[in-house]
Amino acid sequence: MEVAVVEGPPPQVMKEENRPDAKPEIAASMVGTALPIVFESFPSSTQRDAAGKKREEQEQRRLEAARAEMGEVREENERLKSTLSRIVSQYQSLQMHFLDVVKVHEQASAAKAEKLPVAPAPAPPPPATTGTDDPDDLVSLSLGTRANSGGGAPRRKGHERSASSSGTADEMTTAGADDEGHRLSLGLGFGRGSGLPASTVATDDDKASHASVRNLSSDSSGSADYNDNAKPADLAAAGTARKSPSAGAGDGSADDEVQQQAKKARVSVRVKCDTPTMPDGCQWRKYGQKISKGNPCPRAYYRCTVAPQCPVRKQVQRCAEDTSILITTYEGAHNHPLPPAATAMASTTSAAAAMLTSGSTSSAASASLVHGHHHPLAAAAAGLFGPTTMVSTAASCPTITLDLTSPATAPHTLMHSSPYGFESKAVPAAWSSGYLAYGGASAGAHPSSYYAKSSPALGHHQLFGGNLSAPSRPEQMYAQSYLQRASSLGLGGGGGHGAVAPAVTDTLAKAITSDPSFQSALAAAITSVMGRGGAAAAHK
DNA sequence: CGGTTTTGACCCGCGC
DNA sequence: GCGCGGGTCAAAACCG
Repeated sequence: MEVAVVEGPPPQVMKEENRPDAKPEIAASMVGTALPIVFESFPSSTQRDAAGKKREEQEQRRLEAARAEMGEVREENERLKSTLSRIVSQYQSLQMHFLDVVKVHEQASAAKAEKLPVAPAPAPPPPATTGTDDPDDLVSLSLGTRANSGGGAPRRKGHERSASSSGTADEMTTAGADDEGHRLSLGLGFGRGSGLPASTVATDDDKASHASVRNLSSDSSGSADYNDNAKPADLAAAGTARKSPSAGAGDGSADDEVQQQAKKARVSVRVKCDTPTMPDGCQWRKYGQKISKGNPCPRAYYRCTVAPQCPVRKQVQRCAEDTSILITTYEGAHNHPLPPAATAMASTTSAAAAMLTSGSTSSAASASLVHGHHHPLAAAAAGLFGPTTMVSTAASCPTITLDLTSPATAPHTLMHSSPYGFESKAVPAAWSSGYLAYGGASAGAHPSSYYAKSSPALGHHQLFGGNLSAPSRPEQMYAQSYLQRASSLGLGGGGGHGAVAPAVTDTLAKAITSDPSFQSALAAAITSVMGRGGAAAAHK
């Protein structure tokens, strides 16, 4: 359906716009051409009379034909209008549905948050803990930029967090030498803080999806526990089921199972990035590092420090096969408002989560999996990631893999398997470049360094800064980016926004034309994200 | 001095 | 039951 929705409007609009103009032109041309002939080609009056009658008859016939044609055009216009209105209404209903779901979910989360804060650590996940029934969900998103370096160096010392003091600055954004490198501004928009729970996307579809989404968005058992307890020890005990099997065992194995499942929901982002970590607009504190098997590159563990008790954690590791690819895996849900830059990624993760949840565990999920899905974002996710993702049940975790690291010219190339053991395909680079803008989380510290770089292949990148000092800007840019793209797609009257490099437009066009679902999904995602952005802005 | 990073140790789940 | 590997802790070091 989405395909029809998105693909339909532009041509329909064109027709509607063109037809009215065409009609008068046709009629005028007929009349205009007919009259001269009448006077120029009839030498005698008698002949002229006879011929005149014929001409009149012919003219009458032509007029009738023209009228008939006009009638047909009108009918077609009406038909197109009705189609368009139907599409619009359908889309609006979907949007409303989505908003309702979001609202309900947020309310539930808020209510839960109010109850939980006081809960003691030892207590197993609260009865209402929604995240406990999450399956092992792993959504992987890959965002490509150009690979500047093959350096696998896990981190730089000290310098990289020089700008972290500037509020939302991410410690990973400011490596001195890396300032020259591209930066992706990604924000995990889970939870009420972001205004857009990834979970909400799919929560209404089915229980399975509900469960998986919940964990991603607002509360997993781990999240709840983390929220409840400020103490690290408690966090450790409550945050992960593994630590205190006995704690949850009181009520039975079911809870344990749920708990274990809950803690595994993740969103993984793969991106070509030469910085130690990917700037996503949040503040992170590193709390551990490990050399994982099968990958010489160490895996770093970060904890969100935007809020003292934020349960969100992320793992950062470079791909063993291509050290320029950074794999960032997010886990948990933010329990605080996110900076604008951090919300940027919300749509991506939401869509991915939606896709994951809607697609359950099918490995072929991709586009077909989500097509026809009820939820707009789910559909969006399907469309967006469909061609570029793989969902598999491998390792007991349904996984969605999206790879945006490939060049724009190769929209659908196969990807190697990731450290997580799931395969992925390449997504049109245009998407990565457009959906996720370049930007530095610590723009305040290094303003210039975050705005300059553009991919050779694409020529232009939108970016949204990550600093709190200019909250509105990233949002605006983000929205702008969408509008621009939308306009380039004929999806909206996006004129007047900054220039989008032709290369981007071309790439987008190619990507879209090559994959209709992509187009439809983009439209859905744009709308959802835009709405969300507004909501986020409202929060400010 | 406060916050962050580093890094070895510890805990736990899982497979054999 | 044991070993392996992943994830986390926490003290020390580091940095602005």
